[in-house]
Amino acid sequence: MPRPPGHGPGYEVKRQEIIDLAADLFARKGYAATSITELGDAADLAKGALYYYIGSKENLLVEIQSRVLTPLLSAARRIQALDEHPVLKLRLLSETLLELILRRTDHIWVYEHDYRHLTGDNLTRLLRQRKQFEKIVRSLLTDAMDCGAFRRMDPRLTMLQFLNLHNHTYQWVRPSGPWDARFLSREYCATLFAGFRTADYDVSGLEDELGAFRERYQDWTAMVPAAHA
Amino acid sequence: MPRPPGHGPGYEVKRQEIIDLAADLFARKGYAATSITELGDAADLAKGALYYYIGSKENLLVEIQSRVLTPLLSAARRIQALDEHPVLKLRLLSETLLELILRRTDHIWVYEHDYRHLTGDNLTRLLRQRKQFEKIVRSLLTDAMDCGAFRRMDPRLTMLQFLNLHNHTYQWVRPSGPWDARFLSREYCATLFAGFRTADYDVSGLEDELGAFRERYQDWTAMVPAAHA
Amino acid sequence: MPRPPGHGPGYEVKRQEIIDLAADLFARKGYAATSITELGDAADLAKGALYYYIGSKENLLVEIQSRVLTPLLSAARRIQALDEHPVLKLRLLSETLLELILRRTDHIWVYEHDYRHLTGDNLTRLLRQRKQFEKIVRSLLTDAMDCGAFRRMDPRLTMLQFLNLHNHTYQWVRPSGPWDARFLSREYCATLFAGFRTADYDVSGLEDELGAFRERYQDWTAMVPAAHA
Amino acid sequence: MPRPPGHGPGYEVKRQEIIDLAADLFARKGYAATSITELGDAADLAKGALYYYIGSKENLLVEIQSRVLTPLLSAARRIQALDEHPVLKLRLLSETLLELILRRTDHIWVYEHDYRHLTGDNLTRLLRQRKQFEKIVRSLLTDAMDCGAFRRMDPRLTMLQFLNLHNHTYQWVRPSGPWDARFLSREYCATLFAGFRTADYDVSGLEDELGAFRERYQDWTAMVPAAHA
DNA sequence: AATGAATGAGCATTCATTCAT
DNA sequence: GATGAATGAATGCTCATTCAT
Repeated sequence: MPRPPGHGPGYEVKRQEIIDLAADLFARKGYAATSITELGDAADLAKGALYYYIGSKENLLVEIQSRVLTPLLSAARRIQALDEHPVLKLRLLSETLLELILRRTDHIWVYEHDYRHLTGDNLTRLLRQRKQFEKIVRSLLTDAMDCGAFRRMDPRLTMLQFLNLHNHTYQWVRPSGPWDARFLSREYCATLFAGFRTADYDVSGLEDELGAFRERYQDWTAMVPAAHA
Repeated sequence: MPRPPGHGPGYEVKRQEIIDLAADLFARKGYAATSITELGDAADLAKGALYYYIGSKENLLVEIQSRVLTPLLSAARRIQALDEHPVLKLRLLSETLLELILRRTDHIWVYEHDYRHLTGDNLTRLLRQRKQFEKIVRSLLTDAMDCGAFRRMDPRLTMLQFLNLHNHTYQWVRPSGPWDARFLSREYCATLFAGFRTADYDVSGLEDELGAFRERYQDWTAMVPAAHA
Repeated sequence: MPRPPGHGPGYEVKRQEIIDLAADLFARKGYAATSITELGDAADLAKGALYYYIGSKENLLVEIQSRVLTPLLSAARRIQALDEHPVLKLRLLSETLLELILRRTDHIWVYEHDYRHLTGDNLTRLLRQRKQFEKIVRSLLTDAMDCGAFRRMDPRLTMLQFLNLHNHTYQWVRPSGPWDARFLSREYCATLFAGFRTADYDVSGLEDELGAFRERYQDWTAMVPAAHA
Repeated sequence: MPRPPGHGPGYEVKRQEIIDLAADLFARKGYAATSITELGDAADLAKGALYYYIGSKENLLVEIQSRVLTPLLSAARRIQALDEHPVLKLRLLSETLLELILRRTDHIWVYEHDYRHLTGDNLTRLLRQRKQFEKIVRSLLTDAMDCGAFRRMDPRLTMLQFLNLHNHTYQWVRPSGPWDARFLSREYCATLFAGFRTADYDVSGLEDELGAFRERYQDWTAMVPAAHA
């Protein structure tokens, strides 16, 4: 979404590269402690040229947040719209979320830490989108309660447990580590769903159902890759 | 641990008050984005006087980290040393951890976000202490596996699940909110232990055992209150 | 009017000296084209120390405008309150205005040129005060019409002629030049009042009346010298 | 006076349009506070293209000053060369000057405020031309004194009064306001000439003489319209 | 004729810290 | 114990200008 009019063909490409660099720096040093000069050094670009691409420092933060929330929200909506069992949908959402966390750990780091440096409308919009995502998670969990799979629990606390377990992963995960998104999702969901389920609901078939689902919808991915990624 | 020598009786008291203010500011705005001037305003102290108490900005960060890790580590060690069932000990640790998170949410916020601004020995020491805490959690979990209560799982991943679920709580919890540490601990442990347990192990008696434990050791608390708190 | 609390005894003195320097620089180069670095050089003060005194660049502009308008408005009000003939009052106001223009030519230069760089409330307040001054001039002129000394003319245009002739003086006047405020006022008023008077009103006695007034109120000055001047 | 060689037919037209835009911007925001980027936005031209037309920012200032001084000087010379009564010539010059001020208020604003940002020869040339104009005004005034119409007064101060009254008009005048150049000139000259005249000289016939002059030289205008206007 | 991209110096302002008093 | 005053480097950002295409 380029702002100033009249940019050449390479503009957007370079712009995205700069945002990549910014995400890496912000993740490692924190948004407030990263200077535009450092970013210029990393991009090998004088400050003037840098600003030609970025507009402002906060703008970079907006873009990074957007790179997290846009695919996350659209994936959540696609999953919610599926005609599948709620618990399977939660399993799909879990894996999608972990994919994002593993693939874009630096972005998640910024997303979790530095959203408070957004101001005005940028902050308002972000908080609204976060709430929307949480609402979808909560509705999937209440669906699972309504169909008898999960116990009656406080929907908000159940959602928070789900998100606590997933979101905090960014703090220690390494993409080069031993565990991938599929594995972590299976483990996390095994834990959560064992705790959430009713005595009547048998969770042991879930992974098979997931396999069958993948069979049916080959190459299904919840997350639509962003243009630049 | 006051550094400069030769201080009067009120020195340490005022020093701790300043750290309180710093924790609040750092939690709300981030360490890097909080200026010493702001802290001076909050403390109603000129900058010269402020430095008389704090030594340096990083020093404040060290103190805040220490206020989290010192009671946490000592509590974890006291729990580990108890002659009780490993699962009960995990339940006690969970509640202790959540007590700290709820009572000192601002400190936890700084602890989770800004430890990366520590430098040199301060950082090394912090990371060492964090590892020690994680090691204790891991050993309690392997104890629970060894005694047949929990399934054989990767000890590190099990610990990370335990900590993910607990630690991320600082992001949304409000001390004035509807849930206290005891309630959250019961819920979290219900979820985790249902997922971790073997088919043979019955988790339903845990809360009663906890009650009995508290009966035996009246007024037992894992966490030794810090001098200033 | 010092803003931040807790300043030493020399603070205000130095502050006023810096505003003096700023007025000189702004007058010679223009507000927008004068950099804070230049001011720091002139004041022999590092930028940090400079800001300790000035708060912001715009603040300097506010102070300079205030140094013009505060004495001007109070002088105009004191003159308006006199129980004298309106034409004599105009003659007194003329001389007072020219005294200010001659004594503080640099301030007037900034006042005339750079008020547009004020923003928000600062601008609003300035424009309000300017209007108040103009209103006093206009009322003195209509008083002179009402008592038959001046022809019936458009009050606003008459005021604008009065102010055009006086205010533009800053553009060419030199304090070291051949003419002082008293002389210029006599000349300007001779021109204006000859043009404004009715056939019946004889303007030739005015300077004698002024002498008599000065005899009566010895050491009378319309302008109360500012504390720092 | 286009500088770079080899330009197409539309070059000069567009160049003049850009100077128009610049005059408007400089008048409203001040020369130093107006950026070339803003001008580019206003002209809907990228910066490269802009520089193709303008050469440099200072060049624009030169052109604007020239647009004021060139017609003003030539008008003053044409008036001076007329075989008419000096007071009538002053009346003609007054109206011409006010016509320029009213028609090109933005240019006058820049002319009065920002000439000091000219450097080197540009500044020298401007000051020389200003002096030339002032000399013509002064000589018309001494002519009026020599023929007995005006009292003997300091020629320079008389000229400065004449110019003060006229020039300061730019500060408040609106082309859409109630007064046109002819009216303002009549009022200003009524004021000035009543103050300047000898007891023997009757100023009341001046406007009739002006009418007769206009009758004789139909469509006479002192100001030759600039090519682009 | 016109553009998009780049530069490097400069801008106003804030920073953590020091220190004589 | 505490202050007011000072520093100098760094902050995010804008500037007039250039130039290959």
